Amino acid sequence: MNQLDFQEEVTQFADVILPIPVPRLFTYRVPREFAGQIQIGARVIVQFGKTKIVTALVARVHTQPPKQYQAKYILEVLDETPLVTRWQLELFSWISEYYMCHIGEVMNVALPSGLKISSQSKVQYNPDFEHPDLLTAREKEIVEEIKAKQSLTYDELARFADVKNVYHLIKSLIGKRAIIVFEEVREKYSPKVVRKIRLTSFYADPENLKALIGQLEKSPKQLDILLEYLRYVPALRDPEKNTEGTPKSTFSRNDELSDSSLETLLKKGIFESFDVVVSRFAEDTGTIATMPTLSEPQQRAVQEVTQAFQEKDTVLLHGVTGAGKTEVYIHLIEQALESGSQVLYLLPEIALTTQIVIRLKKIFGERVGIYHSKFSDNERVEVWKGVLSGRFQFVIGVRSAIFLPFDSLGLIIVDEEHEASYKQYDPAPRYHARDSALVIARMQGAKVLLGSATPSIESFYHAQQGRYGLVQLKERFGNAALPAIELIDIRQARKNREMKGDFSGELLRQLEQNLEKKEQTILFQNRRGYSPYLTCDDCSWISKCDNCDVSLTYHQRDGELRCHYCGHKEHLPRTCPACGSTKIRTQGFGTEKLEEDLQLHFPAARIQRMDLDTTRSKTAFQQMITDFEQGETDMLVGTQMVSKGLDFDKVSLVAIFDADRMINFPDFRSTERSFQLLTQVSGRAGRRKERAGRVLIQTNNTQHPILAKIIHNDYEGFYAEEIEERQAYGYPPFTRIIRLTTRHLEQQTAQAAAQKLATLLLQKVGTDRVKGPESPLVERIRNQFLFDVLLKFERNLNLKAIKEFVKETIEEVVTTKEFKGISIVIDVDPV
DNA sequence: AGCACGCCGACT
DNA sequence: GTCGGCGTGCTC
Repeated sequence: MNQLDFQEEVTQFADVILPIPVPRLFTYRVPREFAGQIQIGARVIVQFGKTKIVTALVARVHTQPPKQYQAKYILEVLDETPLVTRWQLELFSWISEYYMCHIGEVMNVALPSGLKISSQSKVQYNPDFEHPDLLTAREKEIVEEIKAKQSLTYDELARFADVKNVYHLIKSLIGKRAIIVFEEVREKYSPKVVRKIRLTSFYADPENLKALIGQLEKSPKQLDILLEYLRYVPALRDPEKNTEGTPKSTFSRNDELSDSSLETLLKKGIFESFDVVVSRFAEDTGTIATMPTLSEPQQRAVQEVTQAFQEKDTVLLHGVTGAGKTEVYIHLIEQALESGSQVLYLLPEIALTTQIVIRLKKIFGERVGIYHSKFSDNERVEVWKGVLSGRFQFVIGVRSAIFLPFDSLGLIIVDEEHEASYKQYDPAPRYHARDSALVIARMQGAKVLLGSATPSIESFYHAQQGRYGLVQLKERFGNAALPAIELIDIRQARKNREMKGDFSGELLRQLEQNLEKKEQTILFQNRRGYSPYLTCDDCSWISKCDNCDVSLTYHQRDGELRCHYCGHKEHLPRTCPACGSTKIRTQGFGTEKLEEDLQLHFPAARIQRMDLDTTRSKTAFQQMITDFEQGETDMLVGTQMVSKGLDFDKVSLVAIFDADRMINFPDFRSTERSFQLLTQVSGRAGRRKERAGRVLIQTNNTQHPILAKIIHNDYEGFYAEEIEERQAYGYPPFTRIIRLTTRHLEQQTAQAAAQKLATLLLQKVGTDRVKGPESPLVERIRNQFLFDVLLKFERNLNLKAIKEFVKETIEEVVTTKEFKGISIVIDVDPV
C-alpha cells in the first residue's frame, strides 16, 4: 500500500488545544482534502460547542476514531507549516502541569493575539424568508438595511437600530425567520503593504522608453513625473531595476508633481501599480556600532563564563552595579550567533525601553527582533514569523518572549534575573520566565546565563551548591568607585528639629550642593501619588476604598482619591465624611508630594517625576530619559522605575526615602527585596570614574542589620544571613511553595472554604506542609474577601502526584454547595 | 469560558 | 397560566 492509498482510506484525527479553560485536548476529524497534510503545530479553526468558532492548535495527529462521541470536522487549516514548534508544545504542557493551569491558557498568552482568529457574530438576510407581513414597520426597515448591506455585525446592527441591547431585536427577527446569524472568521494579522509604481514591461525597454520621453514633450506634467521616476529608478541604464519600482508616495511627497497626471500615466498603461508586503521594522539604517572592547575584568568574565558552560548548563553572572555586564553579554551573544544558534535575551519590562536595546540594535543590526508588550499586535506577529523564518536569530524581549518559536537556541540570557516581574500573576498561567527559560534551554540544549548585581537567593543558592556555575565581576567598569552610602537618622533629626517636612537638614544641604555643582540627583520613593492616605484630625477617619481593604491614595494633580488595587476613584472630600470636620490632613508622602516639596525648597531646579502616573504614554518614559541624559533635568524623583538599568553619567547623588517601610514589610522576601532595591537604586550613582557617587538613606532605624550590608555592598554577608533564615523557617530555596487563595464576596465563605481546603490537604500531606488559612495583607480586593492557604514541600519531593491531589481537592471544594461562588487561585512558586 | 437545558417566583 | 431568574453540566 503506498502513501496515497493510505491517506485515502484512513480518516485522520487531530487532538487540538483550545483557547478555553478546559482541562484536556479535544479530538476533531481532519477533512479529506487536508489528509496527510495537517501538521502538528498548525492552527486550525474548529467549532466548539453550539456557537463558538475558535482557533485551535494541533497537538497530535492520529487515526484512532474516538469511541464515545462523533468527532466534528476541522473547518479550516490556517497554516501549511507549523506555526508552533514541537519544543513550544512541550513547553506549553510543562507550564500547564508545573503551574497548574489549563493548556489553553498557556496558548493564550503564548500566541500574540494577531495569530488568534477573532470570530465575530454577524447577521444576514434569510433568503428563504416567507412571512414579511409578520414584521413591524420598524423591523421591516431594519431587515431592508441588512438585506442591502449583505451582512451586519451585532454592533453595526445596534447602531443602525439605535438600541442598547441588540439581542432582543435579533431574537425577534430570528423567530420570524427574517434573518440568520453566522460567525465570520477573520485573520487579525494584516501585513503592512506599500503601493508601488513601475513602468509596464513595454516601456521598461530602453528604446520604447526613449520614444516615450519624446512623445511626452507636449505633456510637461506627465514628463515631470516620468523624469522623477527615473531619478529613483534608472530604468534607462538598468532596465532590471524597473521591476522593483518605487513607492507611490515618492510622488505625493513632492508638491510640484500632480497626482492626476500620475493617474493618467497609469490609465495609459505607461505605469502600473502593485503592492508589496514590507516589514514594520523597516531598518533605520542608523550607525552600526562595532563590538565594544572589553576591559581586562570583562574579558576574564567572558572566559570564565565560556569555561563554566563546558560543565554547567546554567551560569550566574554576579557583577556589581555598573560593572559592565552588558559588554560581557554582547560578546557571548556574538559567539553564540557565530556558531549558528539562536539567542534570546530577556529583560524586565521597564528596562527594555532604555538604552540597552538601542545599543544592541546598533551592534547586531537586522538580526535582532524586539519583543515588547508596548508593541502593536501586528509587530509582534512579525517578530514571531521572523523567528520562524530565520530572519531574527536574536531576540531581545520581555517575559512573554520565552514563547517565541525558537528551535535551535544556543544561549538564553536572563538579565536582572532577581526581578519579580519575571513572574506573571494575572491572568493564568502564573509562570516564571526565568525558570521556564531553564526548561526551554534543557529541551533545546541551550545554555542559560543569569545576570544580576543582586542575585535572587534561590539562584545564588544553586550556584553555591554547584548546580550553576558562578562568575563574579566585583569592580565597576573603568575603575569607577562604588558609591559611598550614608544613613541619615531621621529620628535624631526630628529630635533636633532639623526636619523640614520629609527632608532632613543634611539631605537638603547635600541636594543644594549638588545643584550648585550642576550634578544630577535621583530621589527614590517607592510610592506614587501625593499621599498614601487622608486622615481627619477630629475623629481619626481614614480614607479607605469601598471595594478593597486599603487606604485611598491622594493624587493632587487630579484632585482625586484613588485605590491602587482596583482603580476606584473619588473626589477629594471637603469635609470629613464621618464627622463633618474640615480638619482633613494628608498623611505620609508619595512621589507627587516629594516633587512638590522639592520644588518649594529649590525653586530654580528642573525637576522631573517618573512613576506610573507620568509614564502612561508610550513615549513619555523615553523622553524623560533623554532629557535627563542631556542634562535638561537636575533632579529625577521616582518610584522603583528609577532603579532599573538606567545608566547616566552625571548622577552623583541618590537620596532614598522611607526605606523602613520596605524593610519592615511582613513577608519572608522583604529583606531580599529591600537589599536588591536599595542596592540597585544606589547603583545609579557615580557610574563614571570622574564623578564619585554618594547615596543618602533616610531611616528611623540606623541599626537595622540589612542597612549595614547595603552600605558595605556586602552581598555575601546578606546572603549568608538570609539563607540561614530561609532554612530555619523552611522557605525557598529549601522548599517549594504553592499558594492557594480563596475569593468570595462573603468573608465567612472565603474563610470556611480555605479552612476546608487546608483540612483536606493536611490530612493527605501532613500538618507541617500546610499553613493557614490566614488573611493576606490586603484582606479584600474588589469586594472579594481573600484567604491564603500555603503549601510547603521539600525541594527534593516530586510534586506531580501532589499537584494532582491538590487539583482534586480544589475541585471538591469548588463544587461544594455551601461554598457556592467561590473561586480559588493557584500560584506555584509565588514571589 | 460560554451557552444550553432545567426548575421556581411576579406578571398579563 | 407564562416570562424569565440563574443554577449545573457539557463542549470533541
